[in-house]
Amino acid sequence: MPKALPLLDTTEPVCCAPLAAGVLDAADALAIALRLKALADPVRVQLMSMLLAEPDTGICTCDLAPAVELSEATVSHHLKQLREAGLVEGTRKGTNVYYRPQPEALDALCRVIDPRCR
Amino acid sequence: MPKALPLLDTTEPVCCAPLAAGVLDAADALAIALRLKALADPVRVQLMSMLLAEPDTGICTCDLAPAVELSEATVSHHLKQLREAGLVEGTRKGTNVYYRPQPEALDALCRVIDPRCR
DNA sequence: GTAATCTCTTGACGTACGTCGAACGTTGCG
DNA sequence: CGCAACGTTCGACGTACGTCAAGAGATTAC
Repeated sequence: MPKALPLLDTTEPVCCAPLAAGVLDAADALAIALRLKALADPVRVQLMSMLLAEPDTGICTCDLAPAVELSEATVSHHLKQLREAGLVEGTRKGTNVYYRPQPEALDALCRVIDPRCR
Repeated sequence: MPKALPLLDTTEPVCCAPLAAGVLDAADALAIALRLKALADPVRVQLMSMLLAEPDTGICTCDLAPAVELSEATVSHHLKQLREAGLVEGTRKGTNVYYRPQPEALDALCRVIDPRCR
C-alpha cells in the first residue's frame, strides 16, 4: 500500500456499503482493508479468540504472552494493532492492563464482508 | 509469520470452529489468518467488489487493471492471491481469463469471524 | 523514596509484501 | 507459420511487518 499513508481513524466500527452492494471506491476499500489487516495475523486471530472467551473480565498482557509463546513486547505490539482497529479495548487495573474484545467492531467488519449482505 | 512457511491449501473455504466458539489453536488461527490476509489489501477488496457485481460473466484482467489504475502484472499478482485463497476463480475464454467471485469462500470466512457465531 | 511488577516504546534485524518493466506462454487470426 | 493480444512469471526495488532485547513509564507495596 505505498500510495497514501493511512492516517485514518480505524477505531470506530467500519461503516460503508457492503462488498457485495456494488463497486467500492478506493477510500471504502482502504477502510475495510485496514481493519482486515489488523486481524490478518495468526497471533492476533488467536488473541482475539482468547479475548472473546473472556469478554467481561478481559485478559492482561502478562497472561496472553505465555499463551501464544511470544515475548510481552511482541504481544503488546499485536494488541496495539487490534486496539487501533477498534477490535479490543484495554483498561488498567493496578499495574495490569486488561484487554476486552469489542464484538461490535468485529460484527461490523463481518457485515461489510458478507456476500449475502447488500 | 516467520515461523512455518505456509504450505497449506487455502483454496477450500475455511472450515474450523468460529472465533467466538473458544480458544483457537495455532493451526486454525493460521488457516483463518491466511484467508484474511488474502483480502486485507485495498486493491484486492476493490477487485472483489467489482467481481461480486458481475458474478456470472466475470471480468478479465485487462478490464480490471485500468479500473484500479494498476499495471496488468500487479493485478495478476493480486488475482493470484485471491485465487490461492479460493475467493475467486479464473476461466479462460479465448485469450482472456474471466475471473468470477466464489461467494461460498467469502461466506465461510465471514461465519468464522462472526462474533455471534459459535 | 525505593523496589518490584507490569506494560509500552524504541531500535534493530530479517522477512514478506506491493509495484513495475521486461520476458515468457498461450491463444486466436490472417 | 507469423503476428498480435492477453495473461502470467521473473527480477528488482522500496516499504511494511513480526520479532526480540533493552530501556522507559506507570502503579503498587514496603
